[in-house]
Amino acid sequence: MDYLAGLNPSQRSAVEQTEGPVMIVAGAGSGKTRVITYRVAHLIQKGVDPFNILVLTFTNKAAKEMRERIMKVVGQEAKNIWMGTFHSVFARILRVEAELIGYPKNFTIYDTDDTKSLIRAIIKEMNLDDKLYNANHVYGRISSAKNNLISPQEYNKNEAIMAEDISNGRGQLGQIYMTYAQRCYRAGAMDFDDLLFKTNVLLNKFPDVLHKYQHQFKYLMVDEYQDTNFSQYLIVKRLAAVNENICVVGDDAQSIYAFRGANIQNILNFQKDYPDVRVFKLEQNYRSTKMIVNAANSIIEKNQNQLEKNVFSENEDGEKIKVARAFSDNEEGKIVAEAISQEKALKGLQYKDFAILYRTNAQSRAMEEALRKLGVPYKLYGGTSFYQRKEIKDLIAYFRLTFNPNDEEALKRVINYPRRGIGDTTIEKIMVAADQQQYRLWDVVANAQMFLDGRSATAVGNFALMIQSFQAAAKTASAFDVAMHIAQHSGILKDLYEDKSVEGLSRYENIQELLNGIKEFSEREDLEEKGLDIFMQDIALLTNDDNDKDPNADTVSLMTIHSSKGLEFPAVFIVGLEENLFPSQLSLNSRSELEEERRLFYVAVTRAEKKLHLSYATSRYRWGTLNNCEPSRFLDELNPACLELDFHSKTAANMYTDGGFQSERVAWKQRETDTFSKPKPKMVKTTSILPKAHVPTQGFAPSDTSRLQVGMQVEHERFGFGKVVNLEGNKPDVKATIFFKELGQKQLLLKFAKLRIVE
DNA sequence: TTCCCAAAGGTTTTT
DNA sequence: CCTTTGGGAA
Repeated sequence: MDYLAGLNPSQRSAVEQTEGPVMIVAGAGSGKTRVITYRVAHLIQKGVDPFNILVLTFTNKAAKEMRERIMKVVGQEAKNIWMGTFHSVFARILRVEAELIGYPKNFTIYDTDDTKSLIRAIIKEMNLDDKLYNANHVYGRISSAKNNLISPQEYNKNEAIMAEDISNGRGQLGQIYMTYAQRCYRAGAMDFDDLLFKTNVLLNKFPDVLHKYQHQFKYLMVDEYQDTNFSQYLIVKRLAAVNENICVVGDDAQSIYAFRGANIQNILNFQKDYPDVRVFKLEQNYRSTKMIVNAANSIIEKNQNQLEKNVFSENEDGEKIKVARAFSDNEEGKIVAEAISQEKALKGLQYKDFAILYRTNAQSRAMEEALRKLGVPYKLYGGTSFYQRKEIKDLIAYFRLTFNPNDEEALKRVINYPRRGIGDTTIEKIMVAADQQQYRLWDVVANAQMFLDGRSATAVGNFALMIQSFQAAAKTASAFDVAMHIAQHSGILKDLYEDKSVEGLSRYENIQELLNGIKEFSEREDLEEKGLDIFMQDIALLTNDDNDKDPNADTVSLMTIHSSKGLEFPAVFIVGLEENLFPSQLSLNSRSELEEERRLFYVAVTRAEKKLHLSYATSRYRWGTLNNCEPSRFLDELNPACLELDFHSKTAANMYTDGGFQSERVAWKQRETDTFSKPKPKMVKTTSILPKAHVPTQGFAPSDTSRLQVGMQVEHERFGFGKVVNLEGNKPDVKATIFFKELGQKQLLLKFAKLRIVE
C-alpha cells in the first residue's frame, strides 16, 4: 500500500472512503488526478473487479492519461476499467442496446457539421428565413433542449417555450426540432447530444437494462463534475441509485462549460441529492508558487457564486507575474517568442516546459508566425482536427454509407463527389420521394429507376451499385483492404491525385495518412474485432490530439484555455488580455457569463507552476482590419502586488503607476477621440477598369426569346443594348451571338440569358 | 450540370 | 482575413 504514503491526510481519506456517496472538492493543482487514480487503484487492490468500475471524464485525453497512471499502480488489470468520456462510454453501451430504442447497432454519429447541415436543409425545405432561423442558433436551441431532456413532443407542448419562441419571431423552432429528430431517426443517426439523451431514454424505458448496468457499475466516479449538464447528471444519478457508491470530483471555480449546457448547480447541490455524502476538500495547491496561487485567488474572489474553500500553497514564493504590452498582435507574438527563447536559456528549461494559452483559436496565427521566425518548435493543439478535414470527411462518408446506407448527410456529401452527373435537382427529387412516401433514403437510391428518369436514374443507379459493391467487400475483406478498395473505386484517390496544387498534394497525403492509420488498426493484435465498421464507430468522437505523433517531443504547446484544463506547465503565457476578447464580447451581457469568463481566467492562471506571463496588444487584426483594443478588466482585478510591469515604453509604465490599467483605458479612449474622430475615408473598390454597369430601362422584363431572329435589337439587364448577329444550335440550347454597343460581341445561351426584345 | 466569380458572413470555448 | 454561398454564364 505504498501508494497511500505519498498522500496528504485529506487526499488519503478521500481515497480510502470507497463506499457511499463522496464529493471531492478539489482546488486547482491540489492533486485531483492523483486522488482519482489512487482511489481506483485502491478499489482494485481491495478486490473490486475492474469491470465493475466506471470512470467518466470529459476529454479523451484525461481518460487516457488516467488509465496510464492507474496501469502503473495495478498493471494490466487497468485495461478492464470502464473509463472514458461520457459520450464514448454511452455510445459503447448504445451500440449494444440500440435496437431496443429502434436504432441499428451501427448507427452513425453525426458530428457538428452533419448536424448543422441537416438543420440548414430542413430550414430551407420549410421555406423559412435563414437569417432569422440561423443554423447555429437553431442548433443551440435544439441542443439545449436535449441536454435538458426535453423531447420534440414536450418542446412543442411546453407553453412557456412556445411563447418564448413566438415572441422571438421563431415560432417554427419546435417544428424544426421535430423534423430534425425524425430525420436523424430515419437516417439511423445520433448527434452528440443524442448519445446522452437516448441513454436516458434507454435507462428510463427499460428497467431491466437499467438494472443490468446498475449492477455492472458497482462503483462510479465522475471527474470534472462541475461541467456536467442535466442529461449527464441524470444518467449518473440513475446508475448510482442502487449501490450509491458514487464519487464526484470537481471544482466549481473551474466550471467553464456552461455554454454547452453544464450546470454548476449539479455540484453545488450534490449534498442535497445524497444527504449522507462525505465531503473532502483538497485545498493545498502543490503545483504553483505562492505568487501564482495568490494571484489566482485574487481573481476568483470577485465571483459571487461559489463553494467556500481556501486554496493555498506551501511552495516557494516565486517570481512576480510579468505583464507585457504590445502595440499589435504580431508584436505580442514577437515578445512572447523572444521571452521563451530567453527564459529557456536562462533557466535551463526545455521547450516543452512552455505553453501559450489564448481565448480563441484565431489567436494562434500571430503566435505561430513569431515562433517560426525564431525557429522555436511548437505544437498546436485543438483547431481543426484531422478528422474534420474535407478530404477525410469525404472518404469517411463513403465508409459511413457502406455500413449505414440511410445516412442522409453522408449520402448528400458524396453522391456527387467525385463528379458523376448527379446534380442538386436530382438529389432534391430523391429527398422528396423519400419524404412524401415515407421510404428510407436508401430504398429510393437503390431503386432509382422508380423515382427518376433517364440520365439521372442511370447515374444514381450506378452509384447505388457501387455502394453495394463496397458493402459486399466489407463483409469479407480486412479493414484496410476495404478502405483502400473504397478509396480507389469511389474515385476519391484519383481525383486528389490529379490535383497537383500544393493543397491537393497535402489532401492526397492526408488520405494516405488515414489509410495508414486503418492499416495499423487492422494489424493490432489486442483487438478481437477489427473490421472497418469497428474502426468507424467512435471516429466522430475523436478529436484533434488523438493522433498525437510523439507526445514527448520537445515543443512549446499552443492551445485554447479550454483545452488546457487539467494540464500544467512550468512556464505559461496567457495572451490577448483585452476587453472584448478576454472576456469575450459575447459574454458581457450577464453576470453569470462574465463569471464564467473569470473562471476561465482562473483556469488559465492556475496552469502555471513557476512562471506566469500575461500580455495584451493595443491593436489587433480582426477580419482583416486593424482594431484598437483596451486592456482586459481582469488585469485590474489581479492583486497588483503580484505583478511586474514589463512595458516596452516608458509612458505606458507611467500610466500604470498613475492608477492601474484603468488609466490606460482612459488614455486609450482619449487617443481614439484625438486621432480617430475624423471620419475615416472608406475604402472604395476601384471598379473603373470594369465596364460601367448598364442601368436597365424602367420596367425591364425579359421577353420570350423563342421568336428571336438575326438582326433584332435587344436589351440585356447588365450588358445593355445590342444587335443579334447570329443564332445557332437546336431548341433548348440555342446560342445567340450578340453585338453589344458597350461591350462588343458576346455569345449567350438563350435558355439562360434574360433579354428584352426592343420593338 | 458544372464552373466561375462576387458577395456575404463569420470568431468563443468541445464531445 | 478566410470560407462558404448564390447567381449567372457556358
